[in-house]
Formats: sequence, structure tokens, C-alpha cells
Amino acid sequence: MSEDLSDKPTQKDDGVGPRYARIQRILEARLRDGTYPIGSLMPTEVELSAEFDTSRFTVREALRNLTDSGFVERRQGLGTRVISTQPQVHYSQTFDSLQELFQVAVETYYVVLGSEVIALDKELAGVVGGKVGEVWTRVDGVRWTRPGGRPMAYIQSYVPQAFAHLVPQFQDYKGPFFNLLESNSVVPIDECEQEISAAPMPEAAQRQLGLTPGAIALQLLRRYRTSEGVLITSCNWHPAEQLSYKMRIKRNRGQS
Amino acid sequence: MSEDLSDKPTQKDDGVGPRYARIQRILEARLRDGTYPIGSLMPTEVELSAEFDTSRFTVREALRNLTDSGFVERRQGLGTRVISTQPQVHYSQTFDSLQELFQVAVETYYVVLGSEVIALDKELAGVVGGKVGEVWTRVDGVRWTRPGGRPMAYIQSYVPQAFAHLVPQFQDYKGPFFNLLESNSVVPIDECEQEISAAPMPEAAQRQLGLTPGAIALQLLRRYRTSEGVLITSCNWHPAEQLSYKMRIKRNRGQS
DNA sequence: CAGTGGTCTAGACCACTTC
DNA sequence: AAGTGGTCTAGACCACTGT
Repeated sequence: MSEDLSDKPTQKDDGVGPRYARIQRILEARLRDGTYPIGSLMPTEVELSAEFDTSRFTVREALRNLTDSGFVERRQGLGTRVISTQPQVHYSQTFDSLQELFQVAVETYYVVLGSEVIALDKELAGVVGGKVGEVWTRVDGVRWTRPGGRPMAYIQSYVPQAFAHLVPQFQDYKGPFFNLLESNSVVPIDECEQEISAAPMPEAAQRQLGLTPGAIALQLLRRYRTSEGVLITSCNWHPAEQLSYKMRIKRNRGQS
Repeated sequence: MSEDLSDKPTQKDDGVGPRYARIQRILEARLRDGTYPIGSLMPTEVELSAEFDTSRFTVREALRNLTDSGFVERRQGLGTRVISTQPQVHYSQTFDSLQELFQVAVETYYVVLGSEVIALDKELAGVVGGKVGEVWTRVDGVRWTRPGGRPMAYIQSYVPQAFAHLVPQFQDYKGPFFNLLESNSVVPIDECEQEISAAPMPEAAQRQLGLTPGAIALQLLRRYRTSEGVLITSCNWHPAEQLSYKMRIKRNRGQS
């Protein structure tokens, strides 16, 4: 039942496709039925080569795919460890760039209202992702659809001291500020945390956006992180009627 | 400057790491500087093997990584086509399951307040993702931390007619309803759309959640889709103070 | 130290695309 | 028919992990 593998490759093995694919399917079946339990080590490449009467190359190709599918992880000198017994279905939302994360900031205009150098207290440190006592600069501003147009959001940006010298460029910078900071940073942004909440519109924002008291805000807090720490944190208050945050999460791969 | 490649492998090529990695870096540099323009075909495996005085295997490993990084696409019989000149950095948020998408619904209790069979008008059709005139069932309910505990959210669920027979099971079902429906569906959920917005708490929700007039809600609208259409749409109103939606978006691969 | 996966060679045949 | 990438062999040495 498992011996036409010694036949010529890619011809009529039993199922279809190349040999590594058939071996992969067999191994996946064993993972599912518990032959290789989670946490255990799978047979070595040499053992599998012998079992399937094939070269290490072919076995490696099958194992590479199992790794990509999240079934196993492999470590030099250690072996192939089973980390999942299911095809590791997972869902993801992807953006080609952080700009896409939020569709604003393109063709919009930013007006600085003021800025202030502050020392982080405990609460603020938690909000911006810094440490208590660090010196940051807070920049207040409003983003408009166009000069003299409709105000879109009230924004407070928190910039660590190392990048405070860029704050004067905020006023004229086209595009999101994390871009400005990232292009002046030696390390790239590798993570963005976002917290979305509903809140009453702060009074200052209310005034600047021309809203009536009691207005509701969709609040977006974002921390852009590099390996060195937070690059910039911004908090946007959008009028609730004007903005909703839409996302689509897709299943990736995997059957069942 | 490019001729210590004929030396022994993985020893001291020039930079660091294995040979395929060095070749990969060289090729990436050429992609960036326009030596291989977008849309063109890169040199063939054999040509690259000759240039770098290495085996096809090693070149293939480099090209495989370029493919994974989104630089090129490869077609048998055709060649290696340049599709991007940038490391195709992209960011993604992933969930291992849709449950993780939202951390609620585990160890919580749901109480049905009532349900109603409705025909979709134009507005409702847009909201739930159905067609005008279709018959759906709307189920109103409240989710509690525990029986008699704290109310967490007011929920309206919209279920298409095909699954209306499952509505009586909502009351006792542990876990999110899309799970219940999916396990009674022949096709799996492959997509979830989510819209997050801020809004005044609806009056009915206000009453059920024991809130004062003027309360603010974080509203989450989710449509779970299969290949056959929407499986279930739910709209949750959470008290603004009780919930914020947090997400973390990570850079995937690629340097610079 | 022995054994693992990681890298690599120098061949080979096949499936596919283009001419 | 010629040339491409896809698959595969049977070797080899290396880097890393455990003992």
C-alpha cells in the first residue's frame, strides 16, 4: 500500500503530484491521527528518507512545507518538533503599508495648535508607551480635509525627546507623522499597537472641531514601535458620525 | 570584489551567512538599483549559477527567498519575473482563530430577550449583508459576565432564514454564535468584516445594561461570510468605559 | 562526542512555455 | 526544438544541540 514510492518520480506515484507532496500528505495524516503527538520529535530526515526510500532532499521539501504550514518547527541539532496537529488555520488582516492601516492622512492638512515639553507621569507613561520621568513632547493639532475645509480629527501626538527636533516640520509635512519620524530613524517601525474606544469628545477637541457639547468621539490611540522603543504615539479623536473603523479578516489556508 | 564566492561555503564568503544569502543580498541590491527592472525577466538559474560560480541549488535557494519576499514570481518554462523592486514590506495582524478576533464570549452568558422574523429593507440589507426582501431573523439579547453578574453588551444578531432553526439554541450555547452556525454549515467561514464605531447607546440597550441616558457605546458590527454568503451578522453595543478594541500590527519580513 | 538539521555539489530527468 | 523552472539523486561538509 505504500511501495510505489520507489517508482520513477512525478509519474504515477499513487495520488498525484511530486513525491515530496505525497510524503507531505502522509506525514500530515500521521500528525492528525496522533502518530506524531504534539510536543514530540518527528523521525529524523535520514529516517524518513529511508522509510520512503527517497533522498534527504525530497524529505526536506516535505518538511519545509510542514514548517510553513505551522505543523512543526525545526531546530538544527535538535530535530523536528510537532507544534500543531491541525493545518493551523489562521485568519489574518494584512496591509501593504502602515498608511493603509488607516485611510486618513492622505491629501489632508494638519494644523499645529501648539506643543509642550512634558515629563511622563505614571498614567501618561502607560498611555504613550514610555517610562515614568522621560521627557517627551506633546503636539496638539487638527487635521482638515483641506485648508479651510472640514475638520476631521483632533490629534495629540507624543514624541520622545530624541525626535523632538522634528516637531517643527509637522506643520508642513504631507502624510502621517510616523513616516517623517521613521525616515529620520535608523531603525524601521516593526509594530503598531492600536486601541480603539468610544469616549466623550474632550472639550478642547469639541471647540476645535466645531462640535456641540455632548459630542461623541471614536478615539484611536496608536503607538508605533521600533526595536529601540516607541517612535511616536498619537491619539486621534474623530467625530463619531464621521468615522467608523472597518476591517476584513480572511481565512488563510488550510482545510476544514 | 565578487570573487571569493568560489571559496569554501559557509566559511568567510565576504559578508556573513550562507552563500545563498549572500547571493540573495546581491540580487536584492540589483533589484533596488534597477539593474533588473520591474516587469523584466531576471537571468536564468543557469546563468546565475555560472555568474556566482555555484550550483543551481544555491541559486534556487536565493531565488526562493526572493519569491517569498515578494520581489519576483517564477513560472516554469517562462522564467523569473520582477514584480517589485522593494522588499515588499507588509504588515499584518493575525489571529489563530476567529474567537481570538474578539476576546469576549468565552465564559460569558447570553440571555435572549426576544426574536423577530423580518424582511430586509434597503437599509437593513446593507447593514447585515443580505438582499432586499430576504427573510431573516433578528435576535436581541444581552451578554453577561455570569448569570446575575455584570451586563457586558447588548447584542442584535441577524440570522438568514436557512439557519433560523438554530435560534432556539442561542440561549444555552456556550461560545460565539458564529461557531454554532458554522458547525451546522457545510461551508466554513472564510471572512469576517468588522466595523467599529462610536455611537450613543440605543435606548433599549441602555435599559438592559442599566445605564443612564446619554451613555456612549462602542459599537461592533460583524458579518461572518462563507462562500455561500453571510452566515450571521451581529451588532454589539458595549459601554464605552468597559471596552476598548486593541490590536497589534506587526511588520512581516523584509529589511529596510 | 554522536546525531541533528543547514548548506552545498554536480549531476539528471521532467513539465511547461515559447518559438 | 530549445530553454525555462520543478523535481530529484547520492553524495559531502558544516553548525548546532544534546550527552
